[in-house]
Amino acid sequence: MDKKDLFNQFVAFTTAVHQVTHELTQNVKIDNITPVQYKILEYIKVSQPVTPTEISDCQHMSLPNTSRELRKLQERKFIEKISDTEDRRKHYVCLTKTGEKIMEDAFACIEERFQQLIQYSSKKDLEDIHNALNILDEKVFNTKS
Amino acid sequence: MDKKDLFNQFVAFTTAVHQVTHELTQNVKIDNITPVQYKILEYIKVSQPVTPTEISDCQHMSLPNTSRELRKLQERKFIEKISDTEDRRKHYVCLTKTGEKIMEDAFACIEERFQQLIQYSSKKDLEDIHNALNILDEKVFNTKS
DNA sequence: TCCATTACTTATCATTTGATAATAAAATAA
DNA sequence: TTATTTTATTATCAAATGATAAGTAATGGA
Repeated sequence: MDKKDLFNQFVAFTTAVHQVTHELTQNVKIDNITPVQYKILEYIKVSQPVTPTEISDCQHMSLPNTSRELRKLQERKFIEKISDTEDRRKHYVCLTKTGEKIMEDAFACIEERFQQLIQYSSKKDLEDIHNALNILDEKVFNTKS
Repeated sequence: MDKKDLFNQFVAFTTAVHQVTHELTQNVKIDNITPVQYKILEYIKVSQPVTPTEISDCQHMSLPNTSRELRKLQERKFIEKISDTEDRRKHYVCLTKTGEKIMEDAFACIEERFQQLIQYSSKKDLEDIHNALNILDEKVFNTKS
């Protein structure tokens, strides 16, 4: 296994992943929500409660810009902020009922397309996919260094 | 293998892929180039020659906006356009010597970080990664429907 | 107590990106 | 030939995003 070849394969693979991700998410259409705002909601959905600082770090955006987008999302009642009782500088961000609803719809929409993608896969195929995901996750993509 | 579980695993996996992709590319710093322009150059690099229409389709941007960014890249002598001798409406976009140079540097930088990522992988690990990439590519990400 | 640090916010400005209308030139179909 | 379609461009405007300065409030250490 030549490491150079593996790199080329890796590049082609990540390109394909980005392509498929785009296809799966492209028909998720939340009214008047920007891509950055959607990304933030998605992150909150899977990681809540989170602080603005955590969002800022994970989404690679400055804290002031994060704060601005969170304010917009809060104004639209998609999220709410609760201050920490221990450290009152900290705020915990959560989805509201409305926010949960739209994100569940969004995920349902994505899952539907995903299920289409694997609709003709055999039981063995699904096992193979599962194992392959595990291997890559463990050996390449989740090496918390 | 529950398909719902597989979806959840898939979501976590694609998130990790995006995260790692970001880490690998973040220190590629080409002077005064915007993210969109970099994406275009990357696409040209691996697919040249390409037409503006193809770039427009693959990068999910309108033809006018594609044209604008290509003009900027051409002004900076990173790309050049050659019109088709058969169909003179068509233009083929290629990297110039300068363009090739900066993209080779960019890829070298990414590859260096990738090699760090797998530096402690055994021969068997590399084989496993290679096989896993193949399986996912074949069974999930390259189902040209 | 005083000072430095942390978490977050507000405000502002520049740049990037997206959307759309209008145009031109070449190819193709009627 | 004329009309239609395709490919690409230019121009313009709006919106999204990024960068930075300044400020507030709470915390924690000296």
